[in-house]
Amino acid sequence: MSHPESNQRPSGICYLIGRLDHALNRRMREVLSPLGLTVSQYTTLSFLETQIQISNAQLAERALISPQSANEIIKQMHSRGWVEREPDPTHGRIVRLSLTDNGYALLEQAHAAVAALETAMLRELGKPQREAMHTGLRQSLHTLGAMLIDSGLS
Amino acid sequence: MSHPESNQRPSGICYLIGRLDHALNRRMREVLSPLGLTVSQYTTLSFLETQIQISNAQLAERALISPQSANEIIKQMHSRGWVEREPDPTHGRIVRLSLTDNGYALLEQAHAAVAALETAMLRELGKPQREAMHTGLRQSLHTLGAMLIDSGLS
DNA sequence: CCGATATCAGCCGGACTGACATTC
DNA sequence: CGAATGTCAGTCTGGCTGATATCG
Repeated sequence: MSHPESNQRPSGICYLIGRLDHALNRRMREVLSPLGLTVSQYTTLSFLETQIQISNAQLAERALISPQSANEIIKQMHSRGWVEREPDPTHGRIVRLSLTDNGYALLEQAHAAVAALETAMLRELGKPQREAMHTGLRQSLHTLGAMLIDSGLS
Repeated sequence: MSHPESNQRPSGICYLIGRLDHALNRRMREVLSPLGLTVSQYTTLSFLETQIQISNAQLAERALISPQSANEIIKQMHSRGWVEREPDPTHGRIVRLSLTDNGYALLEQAHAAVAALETAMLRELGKPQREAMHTGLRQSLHTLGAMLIDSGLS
């Protein structure tokens, strides 16, 4: 065993990400539920904020979920008046998604709540450390996304 | 808006962790399922590897899940012969958990598979960046764990 | 009686696959 | 026809709460 760590044992980053996400999800549920939001709804709203006029199929593909799952979440949020669904003018089947004014307002509140949680979570870390973490997370997500496509997402 | 970021918007770390965990879970399912392991089983086995002779109640508390959920996973893995359940000699109710030889062997294989995945995921990052990320994740998890206790885990 | 433990039972959110109609 | 899209239906995993029995 000349280098057992690189050959046998994970250094623990995968494990840590899973555990941190688990703990973080609990806290996010706590701060989002007073707003009537679930974590997956918040995630989807955040997605719609940046990807404007997206279709359900595109949403599903980019969020790495099935179209049916995406549709389920969109249905909920449409019935609550947070998401607007407009038929594409050039294609009768496609439905373009966007946030309503209520949706934007709610998302602003949610961002504030999550920002407070994030500040508390990162309280012990200095600015360079936060930036290093941010970079590492983004890069890992990017690499993993490319791997998923390689392995036949179709 | 003198400092909109710190007051309104999350910097995106919470969001990134959620998205990365989602993508990572998919890949872990892919590499663990050939071994007959689910992600939650792998997580629990990893836990039992370090916390020796733990009880189900202790496992649940430290893994931040309910005793019933922990018991469910342990039942599965006991029936597969990966986990041993021995009554505590000094207390008739408590059941001490440990890995069987088969459990250890399986976990070694799983560690190897996850280590390969981790290496691929971190391929673009230099060693100092990986270490910074590791440190940041551990520190965040620690801070968040303390917050959960504060907010009344009881 | 009470606190901690284990465990049976039922539940639910959020993902999945399959089937199908519609549009171009 | 065939590819892409949306959507109804059924299902499963993995967590949850409630209720109950047992031990000390």
